[in-house]
Formats: sequence, C-alpha cells, structure tokens
Amino acid sequence: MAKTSGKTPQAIRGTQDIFGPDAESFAHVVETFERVRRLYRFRRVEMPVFEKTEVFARSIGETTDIVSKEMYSFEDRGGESLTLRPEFTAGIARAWITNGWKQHAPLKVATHGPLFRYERPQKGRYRQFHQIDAEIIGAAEPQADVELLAMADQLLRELGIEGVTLQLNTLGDADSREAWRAALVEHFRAVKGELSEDSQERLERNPLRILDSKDPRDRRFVADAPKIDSFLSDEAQAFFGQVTDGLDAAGVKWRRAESLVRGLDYYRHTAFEFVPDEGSAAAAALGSQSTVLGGGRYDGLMESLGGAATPAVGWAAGIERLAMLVGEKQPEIADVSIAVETDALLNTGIAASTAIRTAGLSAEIVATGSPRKRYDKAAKINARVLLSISAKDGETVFNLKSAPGVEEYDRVRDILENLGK
RNA sequence: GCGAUCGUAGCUCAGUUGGUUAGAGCGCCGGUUUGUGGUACCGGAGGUCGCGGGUUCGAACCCCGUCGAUCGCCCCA
Repeated sequence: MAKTSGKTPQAIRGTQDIFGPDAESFAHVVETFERVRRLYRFRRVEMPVFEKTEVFARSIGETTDIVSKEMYSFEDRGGESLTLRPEFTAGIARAWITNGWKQHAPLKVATHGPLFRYERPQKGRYRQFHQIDAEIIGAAEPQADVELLAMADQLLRELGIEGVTLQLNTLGDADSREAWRAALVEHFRAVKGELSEDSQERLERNPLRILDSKDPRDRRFVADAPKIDSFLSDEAQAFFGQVTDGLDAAGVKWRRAESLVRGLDYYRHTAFEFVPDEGSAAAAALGSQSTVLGGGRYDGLMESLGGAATPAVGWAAGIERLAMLVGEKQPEIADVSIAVETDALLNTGIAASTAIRTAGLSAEIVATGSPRKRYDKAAKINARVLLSISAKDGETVFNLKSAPGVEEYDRVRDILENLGK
C-alpha cells in the first residue's frame, strides 16, 4: 500500500479514490435517486460546497462538539472563517432566506454531492463522503412528511435493498420536547452513579443520547425511562397520527422507535432513520455505522439563521453506504471490441471506431503492444461483437465475430460496408 | 481524543522455530505455434520486505519509536 519512498504526496486521510465496481455501484445509486426524485417532482438544486462558518455554526448550535471539533473550517485570504459543508440542510436553508425562495413554497428540492466532516474514518464513515438529499421547505402539513418518506422507501426498494426498516419517532413540538427532556434528566440523575461514564457525561450535555447508548449498564434504565408520548400536546399527537396514517395509506412499512432522537435542537415532530434489521445481510455489510438514511422535521432551523419561522422536513442518505448494499455492479458491456492487427491499418481502425460510435454503438479499440497479441486482448474485452482488422495479400480484411443472433453484428457489418464511401 | 489489528512486486497474497542470491498468481512487456486466431507454452521487467533505531554472528520474521491503513469507542448535523 501507501509507500513513503519517493515524493508522491499521499491522499488526505478519510478521502477515497472510488473506482471499479464501487464506482459503478455509486453511479447506480445516484442514477436511481435522480430517477425517483423526478417521480415525486423534486426539483434539482446545486449548492456551494462551502459557506461562511456561521451558516453551520448557528444552525447546529455554537456550543456542540460538532462545531468546535468536527468541521473542516479555515480562513480565506480576507480572514473570513469558511467551512466545507458538513451537511446540505443548512446551506439550503441559507439559500431559501437569501434568495427569497419563499415565493416557491412549498419547495421540494433534491441534490447530491460531497460533504466533509473532520472525523476518524471507519467502515462507512469518511472525511469526504457523499450524500443524496431531499427537502420540502415551507410545508407544515404531515402530508409533506409522508411524501418524503414514501420517496425514501421507493428509492430503497428500487435499489433492491432488503432488510432495512423505517424507524419512526416524534419529538413533539418545542414545549413537548422540552418537558420530555426535563423528565429524562430527572430519571437518569436519580441513578447517575450506576450509569456508564459516558452517559454520566451525556446527562449534562446531551441527555437524549443516553437513550441510544450501547452500554448494558445504561440499557437497564433506558427501558423504563419516560416516554415522549406522555408529554405530547394534543396537536403534536394528532400530527404524528396523521403521519403514521399516511404512511400506512402509502404502503410504507414502519416501526415505532421511542428512543430515536436527534442531537440538534431545531428538530420538531417527525424523526426517522432507515436502519438494517438486526442480523440481516445489510447489517453485516455496514458495520457499526449502520444508518442508511435519516432525517426529520426541522421547523426551528430557519429562525436560527435569522429567517422567518418556516416549517420544513428533509432527509439525507450516504451514497457509499447505499452502494455497499446494492451489490457489485459491472460496467456496461461494450457493443464492439476492435483489434487493429497491423500498425499499417491504424487509421482504418480509427475510422471504423468513429463510424461505429457515431452510429450510437459503444466501441473499444486495441492497437498497442505486440500485433500478434492484439486479437487476444480484444477478445478479452467483454463485447457483443469482436472486430479484427488485418491485411491479407495487401487487402484490408474486416473479420466480425459474435454469438449467434446478436443484433449489433449486422449493424456493424453495414457500417463497415459504408466506410470510406 | 482513546483502543485493537495490520503494513512483503502495479494488484491479491505465500514466506516454515530469525539462517545463504525474497516467492506465487494476476497484470504488464517480449517471444513461440506459418496461423480465421479468445483460456497454451517460453522468457523478461518490477521489491533497500512502510520508515527510523535496537537485540543478534545473522532480522521480512524479535523489541522500541514513527508514519500509514483497517476496524471499533467517543461523536454523529
């Protein structure tokens, strides 16, 4: 692997050079997403890869570890702090405000591309990673949540991903959420000494996170922790009911996950993740970073960026993780593989390949190395038709070969007959 | 930030209890078959065994450090 000899610089930790079957799977995920988002009439949006640090710091919350340690921030030549986007949502929210996209409300947008987080890489987690993303902004009704989730569910089905289930929860409105949080702190504080060290720390900084602790010492107390349902207002209860009814109507399977939370304060109501079922092939393929697609309703975000209160809901999914679940994809088979068996006929080969490609057939040309071996190399390329170009008694000979009944055989023969006419 | 495992040709890996010029497969380059031919045969190039130090008569192999990778913890927008 990485040699330190010589002067070649190494790739940055946590970046990937994606090639071969992985690249094919990656492209397949993106192409499927583009197709499905059109079915749901989400409009394509292209966003900057970096923003003022403020965009992320204010939306995420100034005090969290995320802002202080886990963002790729730097100063530009003017001394302004900029940050490579760690997520799509904050940038889209900023654009909504600065570009007056309110005029398009409710706005359904989709995008995909690279994101950056300064973290220790592990399976399914990189410093530069890639996500697909879908947002509905300016829609307060539960129908928006339902449509968004139906799209996510259809995407996973069209990708052929099995053994992944929608885990669904509600965080209620701001008041419900705050009351629940207070009750949780009270509950866990009573047994603080028996919690894991990590969770004793969480108690002060992020008590909701104790609910998804992996430590068995914590899990005993998680089971009988206060449930959000006891704190939901009538409106919040009704909202969640409409979401679940809508999902049932849409045929989207879901499971209530009372411990599913979001780390950030701007989330309200619906929170969800598509997670591999325990013991499934998907779970084995993903390792410990297993959430495939996640999101929720973030009615509190716009205000943190100085905009008018705006209801919105969205999700994002890691392309690399999805690619790990879709299986190996091979590049498309070539229509024609061309062996130029003598250098004297190189230009004939070029003319033939151009004519074939112009006709809409894909072609690969082999014209380097030992002339005797070019046929062998061309034959190794997976192609529907094999064409060799050679000279016999001063005449140019096109020799075509394919499996019986291959439609491209006749097309190539016709193209060659018209060559030079 | 913490922990575990790993680091030998372009790639995937062998390398026995430390013992002479470090191997295989694939790939690459060249040659053989006077040949309408893909899977054969022969040959070649390519490695200061991640890097630095130590132990030893002798280190790819043992010890320390360092860099890198992988996986996990923390975190997870």
